[in-house]
Amino acid sequence: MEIPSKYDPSGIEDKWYKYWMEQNLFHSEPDEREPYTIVIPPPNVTGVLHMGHMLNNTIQDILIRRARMQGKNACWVPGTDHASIATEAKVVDKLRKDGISKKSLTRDEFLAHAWEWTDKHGGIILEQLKKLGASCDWERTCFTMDKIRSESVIKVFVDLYNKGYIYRGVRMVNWDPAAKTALSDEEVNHKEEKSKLYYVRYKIEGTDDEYVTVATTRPETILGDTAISVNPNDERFTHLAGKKVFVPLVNRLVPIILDEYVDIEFGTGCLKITPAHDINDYEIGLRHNLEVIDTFNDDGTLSEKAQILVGVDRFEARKQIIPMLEAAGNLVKIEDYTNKVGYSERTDVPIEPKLSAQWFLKMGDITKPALVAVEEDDIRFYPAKFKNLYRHWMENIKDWCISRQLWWGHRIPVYYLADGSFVVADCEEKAVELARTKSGNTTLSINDLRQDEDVLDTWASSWLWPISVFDGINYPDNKEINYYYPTNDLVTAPEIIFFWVARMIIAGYEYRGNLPFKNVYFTGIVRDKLRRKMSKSLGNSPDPLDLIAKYGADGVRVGMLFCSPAGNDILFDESLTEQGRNFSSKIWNSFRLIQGWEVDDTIPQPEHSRLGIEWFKAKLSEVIVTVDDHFDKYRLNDALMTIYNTIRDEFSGWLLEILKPAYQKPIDAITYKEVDELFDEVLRLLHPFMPFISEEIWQLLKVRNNGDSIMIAPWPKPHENSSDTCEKFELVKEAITGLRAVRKEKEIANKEQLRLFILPGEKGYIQEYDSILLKMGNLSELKISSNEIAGAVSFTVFTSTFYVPLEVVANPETEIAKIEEELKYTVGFLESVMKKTGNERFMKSAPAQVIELERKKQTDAEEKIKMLEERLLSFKSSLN
RNA sequence: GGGAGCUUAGCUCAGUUGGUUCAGAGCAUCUGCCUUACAAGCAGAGGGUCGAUGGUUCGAACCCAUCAGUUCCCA
Repeated sequence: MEIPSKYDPSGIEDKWYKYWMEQNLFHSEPDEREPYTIVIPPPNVTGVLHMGHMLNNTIQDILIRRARMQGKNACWVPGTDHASIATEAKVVDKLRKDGISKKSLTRDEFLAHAWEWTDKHGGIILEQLKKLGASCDWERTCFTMDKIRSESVIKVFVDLYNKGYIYRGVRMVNWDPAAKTALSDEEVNHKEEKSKLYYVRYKIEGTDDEYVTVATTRPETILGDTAISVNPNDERFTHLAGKKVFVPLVNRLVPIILDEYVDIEFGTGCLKITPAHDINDYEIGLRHNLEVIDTFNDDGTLSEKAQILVGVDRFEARKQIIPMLEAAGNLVKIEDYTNKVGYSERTDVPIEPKLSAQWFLKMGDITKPALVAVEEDDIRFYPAKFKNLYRHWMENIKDWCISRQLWWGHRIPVYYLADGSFVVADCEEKAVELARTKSGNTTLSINDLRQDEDVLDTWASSWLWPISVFDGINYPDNKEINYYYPTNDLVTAPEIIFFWVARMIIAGYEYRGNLPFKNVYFTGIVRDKLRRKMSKSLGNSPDPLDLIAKYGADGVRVGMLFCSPAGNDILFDESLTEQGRNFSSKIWNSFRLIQGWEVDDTIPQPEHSRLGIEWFKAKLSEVIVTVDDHFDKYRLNDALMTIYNTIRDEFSGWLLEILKPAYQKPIDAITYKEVDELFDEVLRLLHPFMPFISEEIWQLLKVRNNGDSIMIAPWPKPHENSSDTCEKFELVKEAITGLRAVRKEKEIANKEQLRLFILPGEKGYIQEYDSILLKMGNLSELKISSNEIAGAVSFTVFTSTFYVPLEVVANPETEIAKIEEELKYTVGFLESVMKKTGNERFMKSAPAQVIELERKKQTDAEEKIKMLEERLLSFKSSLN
């Protein structure tokens, strides 16, 4: 049959994915085998696949496919995350475009829209993962807001509350005025920006013309000032302590206080204190019992408390207040200034520090096992450098603000009574019951209770993910959780080491008394080749599906992995996927070659084929050991590179060339069978990386039964190995390379046969490989010689000399120059070795092994020098 | 300001407890080949005083110190 010379993945990839699904090969059920579990880091349900997902899921697929081939019961659980803030923002945005404002909707109406959106977009990303070849157990697909997961989250909230870990507190939070919700510190990005430093003077009470001047970047917050502070060590101002000043424009009288926090060097040395709108000011306020005046509304406009500019947005207020201050005679000067401003990761508006009532989870005792687990390598991080980061965070951990002022998410199960007290329960019935007990009023109904309006932080559901996907919160002793938990590997980005990884570990110990996963593989960030993060706004991110269409999923997978050592950012470039596609073609052509051979079972196996196969088996054993080692260390790119070189160079470049029968000649049956099996084995090694092409060729190699798949074929194990074979063969390769160099130098076509004479060195020449030399060198004659061959071109391998007599006599002078150069190098080398062996202190302190090695180097070099000198002599004598 | 990391070929990176033939790979570059599987290929080649300086050691890319550049985290 005619097989095209270029491999075309389209069609083939869909065909095999469909086949795997039909054969139910991705599905896992608990059984007696060892489990191997990965839970997917759930992508945003309304998101679309980007390059980061591609990398992350390719890695998970590689790990899970190898485990499956190793005979483990591999289970990769897919799912999505509801992503409160991001999704709600999208829904609000969409509604706005439809002319509907969120304010005009009830909670239930809004949620109906949100679910509609989710149903429409949810799952798109999972469908895209199928294109990549992801071997997820789709029957297990979970969503953080489905019934089981929601119940788990609520149950955990109630449990933690009852354990005393959850409390309600007023805290300075990072307020996002656009999303109107609190954000965690981790959701705030600090950006440096050019701004102004405004110098504003406050008149001192009881004086006519005495002022203190402060420097501020936020003059609009003056309206909330409740003190001026100076450093107690600042002699310029200490005399002012206890006096009072008038806050400009609103003329509120506030005290001058002394506090060490004030930086004497910065600005004027006087600091205005606005406890409601700055975290440091808030703490100073606590120390000095200052009044707190919140001058902002939730949407970032000025509130009634500000007295002036009420209803004006904070940035507009800043503009407007300057001329007012100037008119009032309070503005001293304005300077340019660069400072860092926090922005919301989700809505990209500047964060407003704001006092607000929130729910918190105490991060004290509950975190302790999680710190120990990583410290003592019960959970291993790859790369290990992230342990430092983790430790630092865990040791300085702050209470977790788990409430969000949103509707899309898990509503906090707190029910308030009319008197403001509350009960916590996982359902309304229980809430009523508790409320009746609490109030002593047995007639209370759900209508007398008001549920908290807020929802929980999304991470408060995803931290349970490795447990909740197996329903291990609701049913802690069920068969699935007992079998699949702890999971094996987590593959994620270092950016969410605190958001997610640390919290999953905490939850794992709290709810299972055990770690959630054994290994965490941190991927890098996918950047473009200029090191810029891939983003929509830059437009530098290719569409993964376009890439797959162009290069095949296999090509994209290896392309991404070629350049992604664990934890390092990957600098993506299409040339990488091109390399991946080219590799597909290479493999395909190896298949074409073998497939094209006609088998004749009457001919015996040639010696060179026997030797070639013997060598490749030994080589493959080494490769398998190396690849397994790379996998054990999570060095997937090294594993891939090893396989890539093995297929391209050793298998296609050497083995197939050795076995290849002469043009239009048949191949013997033994060799054919052996190479088929070796190809099969190589494909199995490749399968986790390139699932589609490996399956396609594997299925074509021989007749398979329905239901067979390389997916479930055994992962290769090393053969009986002789490293000696590999070493010897490297010398054969060197000899062949030497012959090629002679051909090139003398411009002799490959077709033209050469004669070869070999003068074995003292270590001897390995004659058993002559047949390979004959074939690969295209030799007409190969003879062992006991003396120099005058006038022949020569080269050296190890200590043997190879002579190629040519019709045109070699130029003795060039030959002499070549030998002299080699001699010079070897003599120099010997000298460096002698320097070591001649050094008494070296001989005394170096380990015996090293000394022995040096001795061996010395004798080898001496032998080589002797041989080169003899050759030189014979050439020189031929000149005369 | 505090902390952590990084600096090895043009690019991206390996380099295991210091010790094999003057440091390796992939890509890129250059040279030669349309050789009957593959030009999306094959055969070769060039390219690095391992950021700088000093120290420890018989021996340093690797250990120590200082400095420079750079990235990230925290404030």
